Amino acid sequence: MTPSQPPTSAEELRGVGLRVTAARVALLETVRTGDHLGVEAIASGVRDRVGHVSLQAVYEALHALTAAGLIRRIEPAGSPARFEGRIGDNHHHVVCRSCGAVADVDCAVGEAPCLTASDDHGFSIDEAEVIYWGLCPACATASSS
Amino acid sequence: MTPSQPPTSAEELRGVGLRVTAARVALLETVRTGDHLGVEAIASGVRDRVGHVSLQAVYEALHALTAAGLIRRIEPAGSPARFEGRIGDNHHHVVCRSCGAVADVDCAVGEAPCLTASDDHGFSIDEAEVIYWGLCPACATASSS
DNA sequence: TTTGTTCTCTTGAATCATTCTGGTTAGTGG
DNA sequence: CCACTAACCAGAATGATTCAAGAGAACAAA
Repeated sequence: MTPSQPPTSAEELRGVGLRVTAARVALLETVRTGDHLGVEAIASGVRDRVGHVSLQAVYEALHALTAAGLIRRIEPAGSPARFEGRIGDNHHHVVCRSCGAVADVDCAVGEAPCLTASDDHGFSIDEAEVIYWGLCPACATASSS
Repeated sequence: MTPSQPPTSAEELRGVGLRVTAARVALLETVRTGDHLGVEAIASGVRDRVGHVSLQAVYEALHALTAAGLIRRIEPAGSPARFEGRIGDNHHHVVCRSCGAVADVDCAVGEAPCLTASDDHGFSIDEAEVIYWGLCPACATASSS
């Protein structure tokens, strides 16, 4: 064995206490390969890898992997949920008002919460989520014509 | 007349090109009096003031007033939409992970966008939305028992 | 390897927030 | 006061997500 290798998807799943199934391995790899995919796109990616998987299984696996911290769920206002594999660096997102495209924005601080509220109203805050709203290059060009 | 008085709700509606109806006046006042109310709560508040109003009329009026900039819509991940009457100061929100309670957090800058993305990916950004996630005092007490 | 427990997947239906449709009512400018 | 059109109504439809219950599969212990 090669102990210095990065863990396989299967090992990561086992590491967080989840059973290793073909569907979950495929889902984890689909999310990591893809770019802020929605549930349908993830289901389709999983099916490309392992054949038939029900949409409900995808939802359940997404919940499980999100709860385990292997993937992250983002949900810009007005959009269905999207998932990403980049975790642990507390980065943020830019979202296009027109087409919903999402891109990553590095966080200067790198760990949550990266901002401090001026008045926390007694809340114990553990994360500051930032969404930059605007127009992606394509939509900006289209709308200024 | 008293020109220095602040405009009435009716005048504000007319000012943005909307017809003045009892329902819309009541809705505007309900949203401003309330604290990040949801659609059902707003409908209920409007009905307390003017009798029967259909839920569809409430949705339509909320859209109209939001588009006109008289109220603001916020939609934390996993929650139905909420509306607030405080506008024009680009403030942010703290949201309780457990019960969904929302409180306002002043923005140090005061005008959008108050943050600058480290890499905007070519997007033309006009707003930086910040949501602080944590536990409200009540839920923090309940969970640490 | 066999077995048993429990987690995962399946099909199917249900729920919730929101939007759409088509027709009626009522502000508003002329 | 009239006409025009925004605003309203009831009802149905949509889309994302969740719930339910039974069948199947992973894993640990024997």
